[in-house]
Amino acid sequence: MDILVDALTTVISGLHKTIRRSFSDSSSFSLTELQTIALINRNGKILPSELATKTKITTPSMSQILKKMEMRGIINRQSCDSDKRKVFISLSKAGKDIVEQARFSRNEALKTLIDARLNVDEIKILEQALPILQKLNA
Amino acid sequence: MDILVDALTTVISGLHKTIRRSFSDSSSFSLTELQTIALINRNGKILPSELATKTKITTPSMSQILKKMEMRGIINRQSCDSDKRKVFISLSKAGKDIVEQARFSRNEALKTLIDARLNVDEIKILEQALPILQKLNA
DNA sequence: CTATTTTCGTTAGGTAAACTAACTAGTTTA
DNA sequence: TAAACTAGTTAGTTTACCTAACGAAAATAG
Repeated sequence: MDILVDALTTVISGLHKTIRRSFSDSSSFSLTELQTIALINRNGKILPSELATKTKITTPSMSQILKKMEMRGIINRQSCDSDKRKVFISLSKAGKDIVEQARFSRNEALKTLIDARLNVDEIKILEQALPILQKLNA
Repeated sequence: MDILVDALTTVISGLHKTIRRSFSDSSSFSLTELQTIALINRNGKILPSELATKTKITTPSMSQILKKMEMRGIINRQSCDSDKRKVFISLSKAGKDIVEQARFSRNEALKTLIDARLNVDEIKILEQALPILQKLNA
């Protein structure tokens, strides 16, 4: 069990470095930023605090990300009528374009690694393990 | 396949944040630093360049980490006789103490998560997936 | 054998992605 | 209706890396 935890930690740390590097090389968005865009897209509209929780960063950090995205014209803000403190975030046209484009360009690094190093059976095991990892990450 | 890659990316990113946070709260060493200590411990003596490769950072970054560790009295340097450019890194007494102590304190966060959220079967699947993830991370 | 290139490690300086502390404004509770 | 809480933001800081440039040692080429 300790061995599992240690090895999992190493693997997560290493893969994270690989993925982060390939993102900053190719995409002008960080991993968290692309996840934010994906979450907004999936939800239609969503609050900054929810985005922060789901991406596991603080609200001030999310605030910065949204500020940058607003300046780039990727998102729209719409303040809530029933509670004026709340701000609904949604994607602009430009933001939706990024989602479409990201569908192809996103995460080539990991995809290439999987293609190059894993066989069909191994990918199957990975698919089985995925919901378990998601449970840990929830 | 794209879904697998995307979901895996999200999971790795999220778990990485969780793990990193719990490390910086409890340990005064970063994840990479603790991995470095573990690698030195496992190898007895090892070169900075090897440590950089295995932790997936650049040699200058590793140089900084080793400098900090030397100042803290955690490692010893011993220059190689047959090749004077090389420097063997090994753990001092204080470094070995950290390894012992880390064996218990290390990564409580992930261990707790696994205990709380996964059953025996799920842990088994995770154990099967581990060598595959290691293959990706190699 | 000398001159060039390569390798190992380091230093200096810079940057991205996060953080904390402190604030404003709106909402709920006592 | 005053106090406490919540949502979001701003300002400033920290962390964990990076690149560029370098010195010293070793390997290779002419």
